[in-house]
Amino acid sequence: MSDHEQQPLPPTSRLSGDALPPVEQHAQQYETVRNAHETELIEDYVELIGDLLRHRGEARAADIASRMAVSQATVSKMIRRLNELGLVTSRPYRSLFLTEEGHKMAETSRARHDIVLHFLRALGVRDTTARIDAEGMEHHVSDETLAIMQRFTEKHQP
Amino acid sequence: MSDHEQQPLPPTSRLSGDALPPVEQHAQQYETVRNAHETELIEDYVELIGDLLRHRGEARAADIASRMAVSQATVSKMIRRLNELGLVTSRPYRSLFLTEEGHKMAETSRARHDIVLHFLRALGVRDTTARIDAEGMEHHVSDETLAIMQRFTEKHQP
DNA sequence: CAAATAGTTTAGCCTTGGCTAACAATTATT
DNA sequence: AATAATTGTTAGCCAAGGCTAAACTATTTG
Repeated sequence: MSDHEQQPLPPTSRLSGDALPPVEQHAQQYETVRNAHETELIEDYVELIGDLLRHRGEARAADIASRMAVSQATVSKMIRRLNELGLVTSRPYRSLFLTEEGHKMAETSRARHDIVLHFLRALGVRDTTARIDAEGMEHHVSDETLAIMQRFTEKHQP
Repeated sequence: MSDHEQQPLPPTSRLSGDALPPVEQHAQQYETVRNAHETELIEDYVELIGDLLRHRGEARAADIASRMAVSQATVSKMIRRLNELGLVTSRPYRSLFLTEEGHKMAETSRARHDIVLHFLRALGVRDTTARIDAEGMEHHVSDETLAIMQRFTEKHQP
C-alpha cells in the first residue's frame, strides 16, 4: 500500500518546499516533459535550418553539424528523418529547404525562441547566458507563460 | 565552403529575428542543452525520491512509477543506475534512501525547482501551468538567471 | 494459514541520437 | 586536367530510456 492521497500529511511535510501534487497532476507534469523531449530535437533542427536559410540563403549539412557541434553522420541521419517527416526537402550536395510544414514549424519555433530570449534579457540576464538558457527553456514554456513573458518584455523594454 | 562569419550579412537578415551567433557560441548552446538532458532524468528521480521521503517518510518504486507515469520495470532499471552512481541505497522490497551525495543533489534540485516555480507564479502564471513549466524549465536555467528570478520573486511577492 | 493482491525484479525487445570509419561525390586548387 | 580538400552518405556500434511478459517476494485478507 502506498501513495494514499487521502491521509493527512505528517507534520514534517511543511518544513520546506511545497506539498506533493496529487498523483495524476504530478504524472502529467512528467509526461509533458517527456513529450517535449521527443519533439525538441526535431524543432531545433528545423529552426536552425530556417535561421540558416534566412541569414545565409542556404543551409548545408556541414553548417548544421558545426553549429550543433555534432558529427556530419549524425546530421545526415537526422536529415533523412526530417525528410520522412515531410519537413525538409534535400538533394545530395545541395542546400536543404523547408517544406510548407517545415517552414511553419520553423517560424513557430523561432517566435517562441525570440520571446524567451528577449524576456530573459528584459529580466536583466546577460546576453550570452540568455542565449544558452533560452535554447534549453524554449521547448518547455507553455503558451500561457509565453504570453505573459511577451507582455512583460513589452512593458519593461521600450 | 560555408559559414564564413566574416562576410557581412545579406540585407534580408534584418527582416526578423536576431542575427546568428558565432559558430562556437552557437555550438556551445546546443552542447549545454545536450548535457542538461543527460543529468535531467537522474535529477528528477533523485528529487522525487527526496520529496517522497520528506513528505511520506518512504519512497517506494511503485510510488515513483505512478507519479512519473512510467512502468515499474523502468523504475527498477533506473534505481539500479542510481545505485551504481552512488545516489541511493536500496534493499529489495524496502523503501529507497538517498546517500549523502544523493541528498545533496535532491536539495539542490528542489531548491532550483522551487525558485522557478515561485518565480512563475509571481509572474502571474496559473498554478497548474506553473508546475508543468517549472518541471521542464528547471534543468535549463543557469545560476545567473536563477538568482535574478529569486530577486524578482522576493520583490514581487512579500 | 492459505490464497489473493500488491510490489519488485529480470529478461528481452524497441527507438533515439550520438559516435567512428570507410567510401563516394562534389568543388577548389595548382 | 589532376589532385587535394571538402562535403555527404552508409554501415555498424553504443547507451539511454521506454515497453511487455514472466517470475518471484511480501503483505493483506478470507
